[in-house]
Amino acid sequence: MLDIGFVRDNIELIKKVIKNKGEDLDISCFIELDKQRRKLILKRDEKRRKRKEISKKIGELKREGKDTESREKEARRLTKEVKSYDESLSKIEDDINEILKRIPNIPHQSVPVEGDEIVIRKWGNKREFDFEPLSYLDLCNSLSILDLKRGVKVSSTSFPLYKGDGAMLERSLINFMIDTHISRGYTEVFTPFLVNRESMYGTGQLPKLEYDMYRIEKDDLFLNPTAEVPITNMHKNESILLEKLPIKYVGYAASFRREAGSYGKDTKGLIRVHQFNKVELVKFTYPDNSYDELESMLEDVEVILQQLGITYRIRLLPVNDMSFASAKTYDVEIWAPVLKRWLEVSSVSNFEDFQARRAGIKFKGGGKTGYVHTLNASGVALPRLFISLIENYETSDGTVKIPDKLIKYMGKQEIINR
RNA sequence: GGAGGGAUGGCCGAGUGGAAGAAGGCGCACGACUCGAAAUCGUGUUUCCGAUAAAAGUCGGAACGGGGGUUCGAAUCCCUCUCCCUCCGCCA
Repeated sequence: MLDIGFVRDNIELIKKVIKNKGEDLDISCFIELDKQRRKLILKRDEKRRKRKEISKKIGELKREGKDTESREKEARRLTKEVKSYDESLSKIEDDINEILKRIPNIPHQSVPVEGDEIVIRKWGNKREFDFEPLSYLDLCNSLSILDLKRGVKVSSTSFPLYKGDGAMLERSLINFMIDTHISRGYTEVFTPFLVNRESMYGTGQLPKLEYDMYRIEKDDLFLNPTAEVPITNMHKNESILLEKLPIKYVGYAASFRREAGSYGKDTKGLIRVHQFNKVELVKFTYPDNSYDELESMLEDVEVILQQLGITYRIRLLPVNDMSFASAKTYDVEIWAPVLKRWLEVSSVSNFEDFQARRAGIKFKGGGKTGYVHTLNASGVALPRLFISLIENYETSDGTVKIPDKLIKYMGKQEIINR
């Protein structure tokens, strides 16, 4: 959410951002609503001031045993007036809030508007094969490390089931990534997977994306679409002491997405699934250095891929590709040499104070208070990493070599074979 | 699921209809004392909204878990929701 005063002073800029981010929102009535709101507050507060004065007097007179009837009558009238102002006011404030919570975040000035491909960095080489490689799905089938059919049987389509060395590889990757991030200064957290409505609102998934989430209707809880939600909301409605910043968390969570409306695209295999594992990084920072923290967070993600020897590139997303709450986002994409595709495994974003204002996450200290900046990144999402890893490490005899860094996590196993 | 108790400032904790943004303590900040520190003494120490101002600030309003009600007036009375604690039940 943006500050109401900022919206008041930057209405044209905001209209432009709404258009560039492709949101469907009309804010033309905001200025008038805001004017009315402030006018009403002024009037109401004046009535309240008068009533307060009279009430105080009544108290004094009563103690002296004097008659207060005429004053009580006056105060009754004022109370009625205050009430009627309050009613109009809360109506207007509801309207204003409906608008405010649907206004997307303002992009950072370094973010380009139009969709040219802006690759800011590449690492590694695209693997070339001197044999006919198998697709990751064929290879996983022949090695019996994925059992997607049985995943469908126990749940439904696009709920993957890993088996044997596949399950262990998944678990090894999670542990490897968490350990690596811990060694780089992150504190591990393991959060609930189900989150409440307020949390979903706090990080900005609601109200826009309600239909994309799994929801437990009976308890009005949502299955987290990303660990960003539970981790960022850990500090919901808190004031964090300045000297504790930055706070850096790493956490694993299974993530759930209905992917409504994306049927027909990547429906096969692991590229787009309803449940997937993800290791998430979240930072709470002092506003002045959040962009430095964004860069270092990007490096934290890169280190994972470098250690696994996975070729990647980094794109700076233009405004029209950015999410609702983000001010600046890098996408990290890894190369899948058999699919011959770049696969997104992480979005590294600075939300500035947009989420913090929604969730009430403040800092205080040194005589100052304000909203913290929140950042997050996947470090990284598992299914696509799994794909790329299988394809990058498959051998001509139909086995998969385990990357050096993972061997200790695989019980010293160096190869996956039949 | 049933019965009872509770939620007050950074923390502890008083306060059951009027002069209370809230006693007292702790903590913290500044000052005095000191060579310096501790101890002691003094002063200060919440946030939000609106108006005004270039700004510091000044003025007004609001806030005692959330929402609603009673009343001229609510931390205090009533209703409701959430959360925490104790006991019983159920279950891993």
